[in-house]
Amino acid sequence: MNVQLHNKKEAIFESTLHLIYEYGFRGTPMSQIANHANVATGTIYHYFASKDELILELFKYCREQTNEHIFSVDKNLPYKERFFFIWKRLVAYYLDHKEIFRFVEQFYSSPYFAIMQSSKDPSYYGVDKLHQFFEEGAKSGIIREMNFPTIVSVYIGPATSYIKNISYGFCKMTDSDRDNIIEIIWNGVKK
Amino acid sequence: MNVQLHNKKEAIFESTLHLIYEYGFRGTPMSQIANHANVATGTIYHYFASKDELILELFKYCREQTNEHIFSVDKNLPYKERFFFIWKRLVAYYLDHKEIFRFVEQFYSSPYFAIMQSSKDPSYYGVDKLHQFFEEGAKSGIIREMNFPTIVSVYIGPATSYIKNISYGFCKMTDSDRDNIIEIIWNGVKK
Amino acid sequence: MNVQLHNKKEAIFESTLHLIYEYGFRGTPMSQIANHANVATGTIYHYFASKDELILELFKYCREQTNEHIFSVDKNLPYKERFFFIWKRLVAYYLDHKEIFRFVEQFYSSPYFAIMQSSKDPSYYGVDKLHQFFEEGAKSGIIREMNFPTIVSVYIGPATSYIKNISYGFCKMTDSDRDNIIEIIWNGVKK
Amino acid sequence: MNVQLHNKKEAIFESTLHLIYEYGFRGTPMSQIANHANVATGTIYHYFASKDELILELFKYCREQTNEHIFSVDKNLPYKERFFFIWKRLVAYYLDHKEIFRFVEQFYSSPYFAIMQSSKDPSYYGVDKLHQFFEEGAKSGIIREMNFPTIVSVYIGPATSYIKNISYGFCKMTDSDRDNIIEIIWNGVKK
DNA sequence: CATGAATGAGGATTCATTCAT
DNA sequence: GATGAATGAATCCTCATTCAT
Repeated sequence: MNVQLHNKKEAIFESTLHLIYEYGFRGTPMSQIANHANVATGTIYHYFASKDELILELFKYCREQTNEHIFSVDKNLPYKERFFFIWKRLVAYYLDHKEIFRFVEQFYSSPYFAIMQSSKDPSYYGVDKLHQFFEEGAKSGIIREMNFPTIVSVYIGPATSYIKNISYGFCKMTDSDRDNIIEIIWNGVKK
Repeated sequence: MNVQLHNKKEAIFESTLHLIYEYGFRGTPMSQIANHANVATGTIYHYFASKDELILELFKYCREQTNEHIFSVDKNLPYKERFFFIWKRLVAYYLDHKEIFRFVEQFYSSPYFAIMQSSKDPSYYGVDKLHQFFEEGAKSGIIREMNFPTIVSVYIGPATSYIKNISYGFCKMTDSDRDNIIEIIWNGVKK
Repeated sequence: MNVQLHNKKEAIFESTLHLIYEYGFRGTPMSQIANHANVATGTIYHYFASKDELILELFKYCREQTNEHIFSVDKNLPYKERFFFIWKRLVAYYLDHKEIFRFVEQFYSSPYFAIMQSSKDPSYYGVDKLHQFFEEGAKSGIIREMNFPTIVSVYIGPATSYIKNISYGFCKMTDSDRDNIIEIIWNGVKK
Repeated sequence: MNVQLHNKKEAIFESTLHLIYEYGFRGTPMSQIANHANVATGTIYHYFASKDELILELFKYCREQTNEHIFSVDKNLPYKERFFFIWKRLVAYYLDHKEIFRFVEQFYSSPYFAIMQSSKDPSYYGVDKLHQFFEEGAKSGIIREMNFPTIVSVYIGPATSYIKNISYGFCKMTDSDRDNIIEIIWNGVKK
């Protein structure tokens, strides 16, 4: 019974993700979400108080899914290799899950993000993980000393930018481009 | 009278920008745009055929405004200095015009972007300029040889990422952080 | 088990009464009634075929409760005393059971009343009692000869009007006001 | 143009009145109100912010209409005649405007009344008029000294009760019944 | 050119009711 | 009997767009 429940919520999540990918926030009414998830409109409201809450919870769901995947890295590897590994993993994950990427991007640049911030739910698991990871590198003298927003901008910024370039059709993903970018980043931040 | 016209169009643009900054795409009806611009609803439809067209034209307007500002650089300066100058200019411009930055971000991650792409209007003035600029650097052997999406990701990605960090309140803008980031980028791409 | 049944039905009645008092007909969904009565939504439908039936039966329940209380009067008392006694009893009862008063008022001024009338359920115990009571007074020459609607309007009208004044917060109940009103009525109808 | 406006608002009022009379608060959706008033749904929202506001304004409208009619009495008539005249006028008005009567009754016994009270709009023109009228009678020694809620209950209570009896079909209106009631009231309160 | 009242299709949400467990 | 998840028709309300003035 619990499985059933879980399934329905997830069906709604996947449906929302799919439709927002295709039609954007504005273009995905609850009725369509319900249709595509094979549930009745009212059923959505059994699981989520409102469309806003659905979106907010979906965002958390996406972040969890993403983080779970990204940080599964062998901690015994040398720092540099992990630096490359995590980054490639992120790129690969978003390219494999374009719906999640697009949704998260839309979320960040929408007023929803402000709503979420004001609701003080500091489940920034991924952020903490990244924080530790960069501190480790700085302390061991492998990468420069930088504050968090700086290194995040340099590490994540090119990744999302690259993915957008691909998903907008400006270029195809190639291993050599991808490898180039992370190498450039590494060159920039290594000591 | 032409001035009048121009003024009204711009008033509508500014109003739209302001409201979208505050309430997002979903939260800014035409009626509000009209109110805030001190014109009647119907008036908007003299200047724009539809809301979509308004948004699309506003996007072009923003890009023009931005590009005009960014690329006003003395071509006699050494390449490295221009590399730094343009980037800082971009960051400064978006921080001074948060409404434009937010709008453009929202636009890119919305279905509007697809509409624009399909309308084959290759007024990529800014993109062309950037293209030339990077080619110049590569040909003179100052920076690595990279294809356009690669270098764009590395050059622009951290900038937008940094601005987002600031505009979301994760950090304050400081000259040293900003300078750090562009230096890291330079280290990464220089030969 | 019969007690159990009775209890559950009554819990639903009381819950309905309470919620309608607070939020009105429009504002009390079945789900809330169920919540507040500590039963499942479906359970209500074991006892009542529909919301309409619940309301209709609740009305009967209220009328029974009320009449039972009002007419418990010593028949050996002089007529005038009974005339005063019953009236005061009515006022006291409604002031002690504001939820019932409010519900009955809402019921009368809603289309439910028409439904009830068309369902030809002449369980007008209270009405019959009143009828007899007034006929007795008229036949013994103590009060004027009046047809039933007339005397009912004069006897009941001021009572409900007074209770409304109190329940709307226009005045506090005082013994002297109450006694005044029934005395005025008596002056009006006595021979 | 002002007339047009006024007409449309009034058309909505009349439509609402009619439908609520027939189907009650619960049974009259905005769409029906629009249909019956020959306007689009959206038009209603041009004049009223919400259904609640429509109901609230309609109540004021009804009260104004009613008061305007009731108190048009020759002030030179003897007090007793005015006492009878106003009361009969009230009864006649409500019998001629059953829709208003029913609506007002529903309004009073619904949560709307509480909303209105909390909005502190003391436009109790009618109440003031009544107040003065009763004070005049008491001061001239024609009727007993009673506080306002008392005399209101005795004067208005039987009227609404009688009208309800008629409108529920319990009796037909007859001049003799009507005259009887106001005479009984007069007997009760005269000195 | 400018206005803003009017439109009505479309979207979020509610809630009486059902039914499998 | 009792449960409460699921349903989907019905409702309130929004908003892009039109058009008479």
